[in-house]
Amino acid sequence: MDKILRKKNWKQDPEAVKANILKVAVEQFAQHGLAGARVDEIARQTASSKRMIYYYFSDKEGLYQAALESEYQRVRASETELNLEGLNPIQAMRHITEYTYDYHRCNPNFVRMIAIENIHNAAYLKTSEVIRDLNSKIVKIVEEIYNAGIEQGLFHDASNALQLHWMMSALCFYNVSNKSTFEAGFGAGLHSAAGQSQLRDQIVTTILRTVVTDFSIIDQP
Amino acid sequence: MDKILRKKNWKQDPEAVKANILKVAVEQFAQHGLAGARVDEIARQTASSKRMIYYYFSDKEGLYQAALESEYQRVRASETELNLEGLNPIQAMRHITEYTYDYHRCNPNFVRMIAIENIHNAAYLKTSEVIRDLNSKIVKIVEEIYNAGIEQGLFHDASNALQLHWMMSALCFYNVSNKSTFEAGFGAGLHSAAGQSQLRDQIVTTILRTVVTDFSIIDQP
DNA sequence: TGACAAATGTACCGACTTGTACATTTTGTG
DNA sequence: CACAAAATGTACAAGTCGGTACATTTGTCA
Repeated sequence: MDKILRKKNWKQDPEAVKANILKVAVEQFAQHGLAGARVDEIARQTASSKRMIYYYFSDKEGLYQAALESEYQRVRASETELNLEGLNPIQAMRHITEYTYDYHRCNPNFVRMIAIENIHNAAYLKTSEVIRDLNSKIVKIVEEIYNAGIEQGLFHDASNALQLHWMMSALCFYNVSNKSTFEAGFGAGLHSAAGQSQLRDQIVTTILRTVVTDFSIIDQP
Repeated sequence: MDKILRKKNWKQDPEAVKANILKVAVEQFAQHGLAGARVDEIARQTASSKRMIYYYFSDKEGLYQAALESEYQRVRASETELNLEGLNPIQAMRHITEYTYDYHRCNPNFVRMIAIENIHNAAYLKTSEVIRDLNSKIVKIVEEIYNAGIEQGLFHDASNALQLHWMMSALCFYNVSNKSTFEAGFGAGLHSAAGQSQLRDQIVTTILRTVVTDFSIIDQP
């Protein structure tokens, strides 16, 4: 309706059009994959038209790549919420783990886009430059926490920041990415509210146990 | 060529034909997903024809479902290799973790099929009965090891078999499923031979640390 | 205000893809 | 050996989907 009214005397707003297209595209690609998503359907859900998709994004692959990158931008944007001021290394490690868990859980489309991108062997991520520094930034945060913990004698140095980040990602990612098949195989218990709250604690504990020297400290908030 | 020679005076061998189709189908679906895979291409790589695909599997979705189930059958088949005789609970837990790690790593198509199935919200797995008892079987093995460990005072009872299995799967699955994007973001270090061997140990250690009462025991083979 | 560029609407095409109709061969069985 | 059922070969049809040609409108700036 909004669309129809605008057919005559419409205002130009390229940025809004692009943003609108991307939002719909992310949803559709996340839901159906690159091959499964339909350009016509994306266009239909858009406030503009298929014509504009090709105008701004060249082709389906261009749109997919842009959608993928836009999801990464969202991570970067929300990253400012992560406030580690005044936390000791153990508290900080707990906090960043919980943050990672929550972000994955609250952004299933981000998880799905990455899962889909892995099916394509990261072909589109490889050619993207936005990703690298975002990732290195996250690892750097973990690294600072980890090093501080070692200096203070709270952590031992048997691990490293990349491995820690890997493990956080693995647990938090899998929790969302494989929810459906896991439920199909083992019931919904682990993904109920109670199960998830327990799992969240379990993940934090797992990470802390990997680094900490004194295990008795872990159970404190 | 083989195919052409067989056009006259061919022998019927339904089971071999089905098996051959499924093998190709798994490869193609794992590589390109349900929507991305092409029936014509699957037929081409087959020793038989597109006609036979529809003859035995009704339609593309039927073929996909059959391919998915056939990959689960492979897990069941290879499961007999898992020999836990004469191992104490700690050794057994280590062994089943290593087995899980190795199986995922050596069967990327299995991992990919599950990742793809998750994109479809496990729609095809839900209607499949073969899966349930296979899964419950694996959890049962973990449960037996875990209970034995508790009885012998080696494990504490703060966790449970399903959570343990979940964590094993999460780490072993993610290692394979997200290899591409992780490499794209962080370099190939973790997936080099050295990195993987270290990661394998790390995963075993992580699992053991979640169950064991005496951490000093972990480092023994 | 006029002219050019940017942005958008509309209709359509050609290629690709799933699925089928029809014919033919093989195999098991009385 | 006849005959029906199972298995396979061949060609093609109907629909879908990505992409484009062409026309039109809006914005900008000299």
